[in-house]
Amino acid sequence: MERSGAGDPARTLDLLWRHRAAAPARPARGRRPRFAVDQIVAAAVAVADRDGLAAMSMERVAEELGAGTMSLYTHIPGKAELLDLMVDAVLAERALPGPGDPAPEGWRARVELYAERTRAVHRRHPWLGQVSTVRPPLGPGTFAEEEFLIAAFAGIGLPPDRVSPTAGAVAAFVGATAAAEAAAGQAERESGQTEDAWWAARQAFWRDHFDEARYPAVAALWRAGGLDREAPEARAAVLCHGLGLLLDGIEACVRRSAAGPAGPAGPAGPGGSR
Amino acid sequence: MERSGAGDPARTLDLLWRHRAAAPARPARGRRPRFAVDQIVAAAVAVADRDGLAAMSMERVAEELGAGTMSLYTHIPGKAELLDLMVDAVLAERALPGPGDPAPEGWRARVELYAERTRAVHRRHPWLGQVSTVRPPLGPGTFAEEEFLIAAFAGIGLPPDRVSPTAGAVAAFVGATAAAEAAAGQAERESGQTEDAWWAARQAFWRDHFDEARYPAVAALWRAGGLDREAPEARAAVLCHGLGLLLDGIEACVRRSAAGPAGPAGPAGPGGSR
DNA sequence: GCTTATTACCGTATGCCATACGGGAAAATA
DNA sequence: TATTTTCCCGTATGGCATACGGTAATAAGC
Repeated sequence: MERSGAGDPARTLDLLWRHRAAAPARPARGRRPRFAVDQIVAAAVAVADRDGLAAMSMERVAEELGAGTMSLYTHIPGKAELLDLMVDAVLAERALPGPGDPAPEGWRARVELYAERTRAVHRRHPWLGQVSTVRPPLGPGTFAEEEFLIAAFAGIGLPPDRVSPTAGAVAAFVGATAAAEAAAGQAERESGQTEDAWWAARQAFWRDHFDEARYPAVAALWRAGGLDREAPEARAAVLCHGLGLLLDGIEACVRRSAAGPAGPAGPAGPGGSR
Repeated sequence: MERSGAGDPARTLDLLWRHRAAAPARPARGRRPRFAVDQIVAAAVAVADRDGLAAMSMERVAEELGAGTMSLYTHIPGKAELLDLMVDAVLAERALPGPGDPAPEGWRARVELYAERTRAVHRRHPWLGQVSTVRPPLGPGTFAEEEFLIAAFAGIGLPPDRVSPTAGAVAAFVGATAAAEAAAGQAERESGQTEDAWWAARQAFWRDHFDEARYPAVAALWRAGGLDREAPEARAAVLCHGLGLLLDGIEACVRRSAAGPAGPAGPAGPGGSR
């Protein structure tokens, strides 16, 4: 899905932080606007939640508001900017604790809070994972995440140049797995086909194409019952287990850094285990 | 981007494994086909590589082949199935070592090979990350990955029920970070704007909207020069450092499992560090 | 109350997209 | 040559983002 970049960046920033929308209490001259930016964003989110991101057209959003399509362009430069606003709005829904707010003790619990809230927001808005995270909207939702993660990893003993990559890795992992989980649920809902039914419709695969000699490890694991891929519990397991692995790795990095600040700062090199 | 699900799954599977395309050496009755499935897939990949996934329309693919748009539908059920074929084809380009092939010693080196090859394929085909991985194409490219990762993690001392989630976590992390890196490069290319230029166009953000009191950790890290987010080297660091963290976590899991097979199998619980 | 300036609303037109349908062309068989 | 089979593709339909310009509502100036 395409995102902003064409229009005036300053205009988009003002929209993201609601500069103009908050200011004029009624000093305007002309006709009164029927819609505020928040209403449009909410309508767009509602459409995307209900029918998917592909159905979120300017036409459908306007219809949701009972307005003509082109009316939206009075308030918003274009669809790309609307998407930026939607993303930042739902990211802000996580309501991550800021600097003054009460937060869990310890970085591990904080990251788990981050993962939980992010997972919930993806479940609520399954389209979120379809939007590229490069060149993200520089709004309050995005920066609440940035602040929360950086704050969680700052001052726990990580080498300073590792704080940002560590936060980035956690964000990437949690985002990807939460998006996958949410997309799977959405696929079930809008295709009316459960994961099991999807596999059942493809049982011809195992009969006609899967060669056990070519995929011995998969076949063995399948026989042992350990191959759940493409099942809801399996996706949850990837998220939970994987996050645990990542956090254990971070803990090892902290310990290594504390033991010898002069030694290697990053994760163990190759050959750590055979 | 929408994917298959409407049409006949068996037909799609036959296409993925090229059942029909390989068989008829010329026992056909009617008019000779001008195109093979591989040609169409190659043309579609070429268009997507050059102009992005959004530009990969049936019209443009047909044009690439010098054919009429509707001719494609003789060979392929629809665009969704073509996308499945494209994904599986480029995944197969990694040429991951199979059961008999020579492979690096040790699971760590194998996973690093996987990451390297996956990263390269995303760089070559930046659109790959835009395609959902739920309900993936059940073709040779997908299963080569499955086999390689499962084989890498089987028999290294992981609890059996952790093999699949571990492989899933690695695939999710590598896929997400490689996709982000590739998408960033693509964005630079097709917008003609480097990451630096993109930030420069948004310097108003720091002046008008960024409140240091609200984001103290980000401000501190930025002042310390540790905030590179949205720069090519930063994305590479997230990939490399993050993968190292994940692998260290897996190693810890293996050790824990070896020490006490009766004890907790997964990663350390909460409260491991404050 | 009337005029004018300002602002918002939105109908229409343009040029893309996927794909259903059916007519016509090419090749092998009879 | 006639028939059958297979493939090629022009046209039509309905949906998309959005440029443009007309119209309606409101406040300020008189």
